[in-house]
Amino acid sequence: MQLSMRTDYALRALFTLVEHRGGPPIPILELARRNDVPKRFLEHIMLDLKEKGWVASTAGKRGGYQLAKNPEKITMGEVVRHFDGYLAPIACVSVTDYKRCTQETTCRFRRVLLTARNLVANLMDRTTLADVMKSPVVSPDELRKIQGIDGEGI
Amino acid sequence: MQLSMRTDYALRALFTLVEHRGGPPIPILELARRNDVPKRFLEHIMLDLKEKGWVASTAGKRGGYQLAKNPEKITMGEVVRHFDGYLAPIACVSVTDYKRCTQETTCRFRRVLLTARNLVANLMDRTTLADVMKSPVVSPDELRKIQGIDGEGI
DNA sequence: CACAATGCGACCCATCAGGTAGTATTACTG
DNA sequence: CAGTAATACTACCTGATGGGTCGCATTGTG
Repeated sequence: MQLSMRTDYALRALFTLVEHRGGPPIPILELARRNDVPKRFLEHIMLDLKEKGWVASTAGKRGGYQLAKNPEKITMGEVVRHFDGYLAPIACVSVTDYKRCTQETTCRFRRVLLTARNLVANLMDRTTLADVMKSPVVSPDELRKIQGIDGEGI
Repeated sequence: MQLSMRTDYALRALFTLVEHRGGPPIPILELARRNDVPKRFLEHIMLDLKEKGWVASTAGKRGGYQLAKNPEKITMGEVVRHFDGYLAPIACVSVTDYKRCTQETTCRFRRVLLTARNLVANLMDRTTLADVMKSPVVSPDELRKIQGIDGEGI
């Protein structure tokens, strides 16, 4: 489930729009600057988000982008799937974009990958943009703690 | 955590070796045929596995590959990390191969990605090749069931 | 009309996964 | 000791894809 830059950038922009919901349209240039995304590249991504109905654009002076859908109605899973295809670690255990594999009848590790897929999918499909918006930012040393835990015993 | 083909192939070969542990060496050709992997490509992968100390090779006639380490001492996490770098969906929440991101102080969705990383990492780091070997193969309609569940409510 | 924004197709470029080839080396076997 | 079946190793090829840029058309506002 490695996120592509596209997905990363899309999420950055989306959350900026979620944050400024109700306000005036935000131009791409602003979105790009704020989120450290190449403007030209972001154009394509925004277009994509628009087609999906997640954002709306207004052209011309004072134009820009706005969120077009209730952030409680957009899940992380949907966004990631739209850009990256699926959440599963391998296509043969994907539910939404399943692809058959020749080894299925004998493959041993397919089960653990399926489990991984389920863990991630359940999380991502339950989590809406609104949920994410409410959750606190990861603190600088939070990772260090995990590093410690992971090191021992697990 | 999209698995690369390399990792997939490596796992296929590894589990064949786990299965035939204690027996005579299995030549690459055999490993390739059995697991539907291009032989020439598998060579590279086996070499890599050997460097890692997971398998041992014997050259010459009647040669081939054997598992070189107790399958209870090799985790899925190790294997995947070796080939794909990290288990996290994004480098800024990777524990083993962390890379800084400019947006960390403000990024909203970093937390949910960290959660996903933890779910997957905990699973993969606890699961050894021996564990996987013991688990039953995924049945044909198991996925369909999940499809049903995922469709409703989640 | 000028200006400020998006829309959009075309294109570029580096990287990498996947795969191929050739030759050297090793070791068993008759 | 020759033959042969295997790995060892280095180098290379190729197509897809991801990331990113460009130019120009279009739309809307003051």
